[in-house]
Amino acid sequence: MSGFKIPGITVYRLGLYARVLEQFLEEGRELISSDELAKECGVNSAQLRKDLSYFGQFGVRGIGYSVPQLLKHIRRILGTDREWLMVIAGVGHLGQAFLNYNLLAKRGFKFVAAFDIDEKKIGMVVNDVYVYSIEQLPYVLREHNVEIGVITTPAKAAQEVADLFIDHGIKGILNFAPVRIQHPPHVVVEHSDITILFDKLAFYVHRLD
Amino acid sequence: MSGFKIPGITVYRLGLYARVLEQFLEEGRELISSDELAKECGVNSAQLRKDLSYFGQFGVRGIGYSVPQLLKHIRRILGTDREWLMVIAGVGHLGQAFLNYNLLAKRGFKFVAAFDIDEKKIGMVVNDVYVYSIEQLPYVLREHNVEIGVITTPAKAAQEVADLFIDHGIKGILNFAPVRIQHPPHVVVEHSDITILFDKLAFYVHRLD
DNA sequence: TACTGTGAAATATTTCACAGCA
DNA sequence: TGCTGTGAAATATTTCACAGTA
Repeated sequence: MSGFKIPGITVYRLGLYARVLEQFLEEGRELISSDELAKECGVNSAQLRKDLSYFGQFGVRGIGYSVPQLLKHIRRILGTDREWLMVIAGVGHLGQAFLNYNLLAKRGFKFVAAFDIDEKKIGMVVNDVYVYSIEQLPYVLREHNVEIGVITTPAKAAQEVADLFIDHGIKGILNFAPVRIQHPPHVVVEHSDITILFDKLAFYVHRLD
Repeated sequence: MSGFKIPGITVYRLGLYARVLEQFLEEGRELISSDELAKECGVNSAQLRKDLSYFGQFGVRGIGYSVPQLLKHIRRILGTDREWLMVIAGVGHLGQAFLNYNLLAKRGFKFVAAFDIDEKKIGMVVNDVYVYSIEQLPYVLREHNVEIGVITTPAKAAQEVADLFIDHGIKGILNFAPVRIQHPPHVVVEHSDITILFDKLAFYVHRLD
C-alpha cells in the first residue's frame, strides 16, 4: 500500500492533520470523525479519508478515529515518531527565529549546531546551540548523526552551503534562501521562498475589487 | 482571459518566475526562452507558457521573451508593480525576522507598524518600524492605507488578531501561526505553517533508504 | 444509525505535439 | 530555423456516492 507514489500534497496534509490532532489530544479528546477533523483542517472529508487510505485503515466504521492512535499512525508514516538531528547555516534573523522556535524541538526536530561566516556571530550561543565557523562543518557533522540541514543564508551562499551539506552526508535540505538548489537525486530538497507568499497574497487581494 | 479561475499553483509559480527573472535582469540579460527560464525554476517549459497564457501573450515566436518586459507583465498580473502597506502582529523572533527582511521592502512590501502585547516590546523600533500595543491597532490602521496584515503570534492569539485585522479593514492576511484562521469571504488568508515543511522533509528522507 | 474505506466519476493540472510566426 | 501559444491527450487529484460494518 505504501510502495505507491504518494502525492506531495497528501504528505503536506498529513502534517496538517497531525498538527490539528495534537491540539485535540491536548484537549483530552478521545474520538474524532473524518468530517470534524477535515473541517478543522479546511479540507473535504473524503479527501482526508483518501489520504489516509494510501497508508492503511486507521478508523472504525460507524465510530470514527481514536485521536491518540491516529496521531501515532500519522507520525509513524511521516517519520516524526523519532528525533531528527539538524544543523542550520546562516544565523541571521530568520536563522535565529528557527533556533528559538521551540515548537520544532517539541516535535523532535533538534538543532545540534549552527554555522555562519560572520566573525561576530561565531562563538555565539543561540537557545543552547553553538555557532561555528562554516569551516568546522565537516568536523561537526562527523561527530553527530545529522540528517537534515537548514539553509537560511543569503541567496548567493545557498548553493555552496548545500554542496557542503551534501558532501558531508546530509540527506535532506530545507532551503529558505530565495534560489533553487541543484542536488543529486539521493538528497531531498524542500524549497520555501517566503517572499512568494507575499506575491500570492498580493495577487488575490488585488483581484478582490 | 483573466476573468477565468486561475489555479493557485499557477499564481505561486508566477512569483517564482518573477524572482528568477529579477536575477537575470540584474545580470543584464535581455532575452530568455521558456525552456531556459523553466529549467531555472524547476518546471516544464510548456507549463510556464501555459501559466502565462492565462493572462495574455508576452513572447515572440521564434525568439523568446524580453526579460524586463516579461517581468513587468508578471508584476502587473500579481499586483506587485506597486507598494503594499502592511502591519505585523507578534514581534517574536519570526516577526523580527520579517521586519528585518529587506528583500520584502525591495519588492514593495512595507511594514508601517508592528504590534505586540508584551510591555517589554512595546516602544521598540525594529528596522525603523515602531512596535505598538495591540490596543492601538484601530488608531494606527485609521492613519494608513494598510491592506495586508501578517500574523506571527503564538497559535492562541492568532484568531483574535485576525478578527481585529478584519474589523479594521485589512484585506489580506498572511498567517504564520500554526492554526487555521476563520474569516469572511471578502478577506484573503494565506496560511504558512513552517513546522509542516519539516514534517514533509522528514517523510521523504525517511523513505530514501 | 453513523461512521469509514474506496471504486468510479468528475474535475483539475500537466504535458505533448504541432500550427503559426519572426 | 527556433521559438511561442495552445488545443488535445495524458495524468493526477478531488469528490461523489455507496457498500460495509461497529
